[in-house]
Amino acid sequence: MAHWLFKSEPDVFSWDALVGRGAAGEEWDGVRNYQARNNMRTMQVGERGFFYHSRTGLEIVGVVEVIAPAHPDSTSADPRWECVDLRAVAPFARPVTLEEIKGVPELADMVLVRNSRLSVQPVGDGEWRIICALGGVDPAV
DNA sequence: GCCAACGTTGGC
DNA sequence: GCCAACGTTGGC
Repeated sequence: MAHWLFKSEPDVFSWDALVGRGAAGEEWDGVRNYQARNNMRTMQVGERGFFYHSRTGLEIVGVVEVIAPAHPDSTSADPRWECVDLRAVAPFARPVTLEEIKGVPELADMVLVRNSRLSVQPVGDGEWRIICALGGVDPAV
């Protein structure tokens, strides 16, 4: 199973807001970038990802699950934009900051570090395990 | 709030 | 099909 990372500005849509949606989860709408959309098209229901707070957070705060495959984005009249649905699975015991990630040599090639503008991105298996360990969650959560 | 990096758009 | 102009993202 592939792993992913989803970015959101906490002022716009935060981890707590997703937790508040419970098992119903929330549509990951608003993505208007082909690479990010293509990543969502690749996702399988049940796959896990990190939830990252951009701009005013700069840290990974929890693990999410894909609960619906890519479908048209209800916030766009343009049919080319699609999105998946997510639910919150588990919060990190301790948030893992971008600064911390940049300090780990094994994480230097993360898309998060290399291409800071891509809002939905793949995470390698090794990267997943290292960050789960830093965050204090089971990588199989 | 600034601005560098990046993606998209549209005139030619 | 090139590339200048423009818009957006997100770290700082």
